[in-house]
Amino acid sequence: MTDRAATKPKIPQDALLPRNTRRSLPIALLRAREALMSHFRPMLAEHDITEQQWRVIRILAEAGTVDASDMADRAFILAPSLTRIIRSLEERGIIDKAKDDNDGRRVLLKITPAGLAIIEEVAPESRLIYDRLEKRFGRERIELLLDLLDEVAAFNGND
Amino acid sequence: MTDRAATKPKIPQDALLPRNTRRSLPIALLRAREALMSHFRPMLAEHDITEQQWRVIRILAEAGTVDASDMADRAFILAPSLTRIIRSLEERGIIDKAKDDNDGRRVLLKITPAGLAIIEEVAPESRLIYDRLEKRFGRERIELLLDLLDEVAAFNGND
DNA sequence: ACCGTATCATTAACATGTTAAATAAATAAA
DNA sequence: TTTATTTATTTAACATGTTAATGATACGGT
Repeated sequence: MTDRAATKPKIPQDALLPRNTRRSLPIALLRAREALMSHFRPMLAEHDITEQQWRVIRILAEAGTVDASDMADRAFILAPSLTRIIRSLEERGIIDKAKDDNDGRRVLLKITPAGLAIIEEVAPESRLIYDRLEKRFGRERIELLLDLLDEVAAFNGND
Repeated sequence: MTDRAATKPKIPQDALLPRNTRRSLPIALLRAREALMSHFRPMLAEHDITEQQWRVIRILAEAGTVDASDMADRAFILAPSLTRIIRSLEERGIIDKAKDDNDGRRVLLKITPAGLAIIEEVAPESRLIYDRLEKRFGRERIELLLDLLDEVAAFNGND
């Protein structure tokens, strides 16, 4: 791009190096994700909600009462992060937290009316962005991408 | 999966909600990425290298001297994160840092022999994992996936 | 009932993500 | 040349990612 391009590769472009960064799957996944989230984040920021917090309250709106482990699975958030997110959302009155009577270890989560209000404000705009994406790529290509991603997600390395 | 499934959805499954979490593109991208990185992280951890640090030294091995802005673009790391990573890698003698004589604002990065040593130890194992992935999915499907991801990365939401 | 073990949630410690603001150097404009 | 504006990097502040350790509860076998 610019004339300050890199100089003097330290290693010949041979088999020793990992594949070129430009076609690196992990980085490509990052870039694609960021391209999407850059559209959603500003909209969530207006409600002082992070992307992860949005995932949590959205799942609660979808599913009703969910315990923390279940939430961690669905929202793909690690337990320590979820602990902090739950604390923050509860302090702000966006979700309710209660101990499971049948299993004292579990924490049950539920969205509050205030949380629902956020959902109702954000969801239409969110849907608009997805619709634009779908119109641009076509439903089938998105489904194809989702299928490929699911396959990669199932990759466990044991040939 | 379990019998502690969620109960009492708070919102009817209608048009108000965003699309179901199970087919959410951002989360699918996260899951796929994590499935890959879970194989690489332990291997990097043995050298006390994070995934992002690996990206930095790998790019330096590929390209020689690179300035910080260029690195941020290539490794897809935000400037503030890169500042911390550079500091850490330099303190550990894995990279060298120097001011650009032609532009006092720029920071030039270069890998050290110690850094190259890490590359040489990690690269073969890294390549092995990629080869397994390629054997599992086939080169064409991976290329297809990369192409789709590039397209999503180019999505700007306008029109 | 007791013990050992497994599971769930939290805490701790450190690295990175994210946005905004500050600093410093280069560049354009007056 | 002096000023104003851009550009590159850093700092700050807070949220999350990541791994390991801890505390608490549940559960199995004895």
